[in-house]
Amino acid sequence: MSEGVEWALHTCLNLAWVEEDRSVPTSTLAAFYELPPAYLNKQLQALVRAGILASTSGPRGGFRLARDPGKITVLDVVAAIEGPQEAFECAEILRQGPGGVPGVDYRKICVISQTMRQAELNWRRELAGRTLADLKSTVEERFPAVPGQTRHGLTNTRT
Amino acid sequence: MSEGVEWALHTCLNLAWVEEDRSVPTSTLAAFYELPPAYLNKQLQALVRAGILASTSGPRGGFRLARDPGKITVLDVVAAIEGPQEAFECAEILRQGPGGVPGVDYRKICVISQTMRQAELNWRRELAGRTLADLKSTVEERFPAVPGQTRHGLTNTRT
DNA sequence: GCTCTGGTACTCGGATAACTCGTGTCCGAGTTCTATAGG
DNA sequence: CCTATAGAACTCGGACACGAGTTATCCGAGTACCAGAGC
Repeated sequence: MSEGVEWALHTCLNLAWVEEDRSVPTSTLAAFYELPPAYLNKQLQALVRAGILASTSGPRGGFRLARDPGKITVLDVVAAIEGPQEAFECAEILRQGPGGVPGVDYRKICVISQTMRQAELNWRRELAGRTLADLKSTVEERFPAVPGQTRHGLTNTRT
Repeated sequence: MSEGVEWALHTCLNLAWVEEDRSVPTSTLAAFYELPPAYLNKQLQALVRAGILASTSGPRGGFRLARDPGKITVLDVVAAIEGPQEAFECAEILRQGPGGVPGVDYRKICVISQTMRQAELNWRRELAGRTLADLKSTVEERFPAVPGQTRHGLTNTRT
């Protein structure tokens, strides 16, 4: 899995702590974790295309969450970076086998495909059940200092 | 995820239907699904290194299951091909952040890492709960003709 | 007829290329702010 | 003093290189079988 997923998740969570109308530029977001700014920008573009973030050009521009943190799931962010296709892509090799029939959808018949699909479905279901708001409240409970530090680090117009 | 996983799973399941002492060469296994023989051989080597398959050189040689199908889980096969590392590899970018402390293991502290790890753990747990014997019996129940076809296709010394 | 031996054919195993995709970077399009000149 | 305007600075967005991992292939090492010669 791409490491951009980790960057995207942390960045979205950080954005959940700044004022809703305020945008944060890529340079600031990247400096927060010492990430390569241009590449992080590329990842954030994908989040914009997925409708998770909204972007603004020009001075005072940057990125902000496109909707309420409670309406953004972890799966949304992962799918935006990794793409919609599932990890185990069944190539239906059974079709080439002895009992292969052209008209059959082996993704639904094949027991192996079913097993892998079911496991991945549960994985997605778990990630779809966790929203940014959940992560936010959990962190605030365990590390009360983090929200203030984050907001300060992202809104301070820096050197 | 590598498509070699699909090949390995189908091949292992097929090997579960041939007599236990009989070995099947790569050429026969590859011809069964019209796969590239040399590349399939490479994947099977990984299964041998993982202790899932056993190999024999020379005439009448080939591959066979190294242990009982009930003792081989789907996760074993997946891990043998994909490697032991997990999909979401936490790079601990929090360490580079404002509140970063060198001695802390952020893989255990970070809420995002915990979430991703938990989801993936469930995924592994599900795959670890399915053995080749389970798949075998399910297929035999739904498609009674498959075992005979498979055994015949793999044990027939052909052109 | 039995046994030993050399050869042959067959199979795995690792070393070797081609290619796709993830990683990283750069410059242009668009927007806002500001300073200045004019009324 | 107020306003319009031209310039400049800042930011996103997509286009352009680089490298690692996957995909694919080939040839050598090792082994079992077989044929033939000797006893």
